[in-house]
Amino acid sequence: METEEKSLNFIEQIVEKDLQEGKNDGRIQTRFPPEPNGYLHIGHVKAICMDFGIAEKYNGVCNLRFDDTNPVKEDTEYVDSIEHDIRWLGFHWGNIYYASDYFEQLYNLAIRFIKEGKAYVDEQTAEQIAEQKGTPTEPGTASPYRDRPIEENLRLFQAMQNGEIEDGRMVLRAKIDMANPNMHFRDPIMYRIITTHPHHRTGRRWNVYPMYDFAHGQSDYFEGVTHSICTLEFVVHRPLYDYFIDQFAGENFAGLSPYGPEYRPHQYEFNRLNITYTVMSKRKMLQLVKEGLVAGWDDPRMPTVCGLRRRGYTAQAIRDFISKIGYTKVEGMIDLGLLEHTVRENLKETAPRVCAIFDPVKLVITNHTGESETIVAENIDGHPELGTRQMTFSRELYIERGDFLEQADKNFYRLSPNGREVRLKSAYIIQATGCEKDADGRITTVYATYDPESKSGTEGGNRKTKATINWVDCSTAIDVEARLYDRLFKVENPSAEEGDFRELLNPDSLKVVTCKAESSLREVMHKPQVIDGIAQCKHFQLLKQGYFVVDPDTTDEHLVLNRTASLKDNWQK
RNA sequence: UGCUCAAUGGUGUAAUGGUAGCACUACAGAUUCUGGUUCUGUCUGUCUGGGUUCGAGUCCUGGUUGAGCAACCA
Repeated sequence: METEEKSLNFIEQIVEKDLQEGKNDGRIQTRFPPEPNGYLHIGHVKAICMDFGIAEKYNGVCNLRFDDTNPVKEDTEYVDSIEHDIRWLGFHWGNIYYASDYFEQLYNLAIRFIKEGKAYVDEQTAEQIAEQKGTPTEPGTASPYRDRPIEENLRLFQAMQNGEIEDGRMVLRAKIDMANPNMHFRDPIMYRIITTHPHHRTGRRWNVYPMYDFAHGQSDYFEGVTHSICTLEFVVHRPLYDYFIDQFAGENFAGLSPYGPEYRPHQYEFNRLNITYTVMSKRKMLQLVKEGLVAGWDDPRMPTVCGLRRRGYTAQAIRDFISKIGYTKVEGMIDLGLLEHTVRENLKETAPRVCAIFDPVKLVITNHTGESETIVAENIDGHPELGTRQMTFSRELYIERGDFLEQADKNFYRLSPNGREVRLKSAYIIQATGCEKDADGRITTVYATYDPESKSGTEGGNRKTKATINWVDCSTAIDVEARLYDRLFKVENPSAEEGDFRELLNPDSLKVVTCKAESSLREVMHKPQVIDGIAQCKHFQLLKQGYFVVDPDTTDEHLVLNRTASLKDNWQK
């Protein structure tokens, strides 16, 4: 297979240049560093595809590292789901690391900073510290504790770790520059005291925890990361990332990494993913879940990996989508339509076609004997290698109410008592002869005659009809619950809107209907196949309706399908 | 009124000083046992002023617009 010619994104260009220049001995190492405080969403997938993709493409390694420096928010529940989602997406990490693996090294490093006069213990309140920070346009002012003697800093920091100091009473701050135009250089906090929550891995071992800025770059360095790739909001952190590493890397303290004095990790930033009609903020997602506005993290309307999976998105479709949108430094907004297009493109190759009637009306074939017949239909037309299924054909069928019009105009070429021939999918050609209505004028039964010589696949069935309609046999049809999903929000960019984002939710984002489906669907009403610990989703196309996936709520008696995406509809009424 | 980053059709993304291309969307037509798919075609773009150059989307410079930055979050 020829691979499609694709230009390199700007990160790949940097990597190739580094490789050519022999940086880091030609070693490529990345990491995916989630905080285990929530479920992965499609924005994370963009980062995952970058981090794992670079390593794969350039014979490097990508490690999974949990950035677990804040026990208040983190939990093993999230660790497990993150690992599962990454495997489901089809990526493989080298090692699993935790920032908490480095708490000892980080603590010693902090002590080194104190001894070198580069850090001090501040006893002010959070409010005081914030106030002294200044604003982007005004320089900050120094803390009264900034010039505390080294010995005192040392003693207090140890007291913090020993549990002798109350939470919030003291922090360890880097002594850098209170007037720096980059706010992150105004004596950033390195350590804070957290005793209220045990850490999900280290338990009560630590009473002080490093902040992101004092943990992330160092962790990269300890592991030997060469390209530390993250999103654009960390651009302003990069000088601090470099500053902290500068303090100990190189000749003097090379022992902290397994690599030589030349080794340096570098941070690069790309644009994060935004998609129309959704939110990508973990905070907002958590709120939707907590307040029951969606059914959970895996609600099929959520942009989480588990939500998309339950919605019927395949890992391949999600990865294709990410590959289509690319990586730049421009913050934009991706059309939700592109995601839907990608999943249709993916599913159309493999999803077996099945008939289901959503708004059924009875069709009686008046010249049919009533003796039922088994029809064999291909799962995907023109692809016999993808299997066949059996349908029952008989005198009484359900068809879609919208497929019959008593008085049709010239644009309507489905069933109408106007002499026009219409094909029943995979079966016979029929002509409508009339209909029956109830007192309200609502059609209750459509009558038609069929041509017994016109069966699909036979010579008599070769003649053209303008329309083909779907049907299921009344006596063997099964009831199926179909959950029809639509965009979660009714506005394109909920985050740009003033006020409460919850008021922007689309009230029609979920409709539940019962439809009549052909009996072959009964086969999927059992537990899904599990491969490598990952349950396999079963995808279908309900003809003319869209792509659907079997929902885990399905039982032996009750089949539930989620609509992944509708089919495109170019027929405007 | 600080620092940082960015600006190419409606959207996303290429072009790395040499013909502005691709995908999605939209619209037309052809094909079709899904009004789906497929195929073909059409519309629409380099934020702006100046400069360098034989030649600028690309380099320099001024402006404009947008985004990020003032958590004991990551």
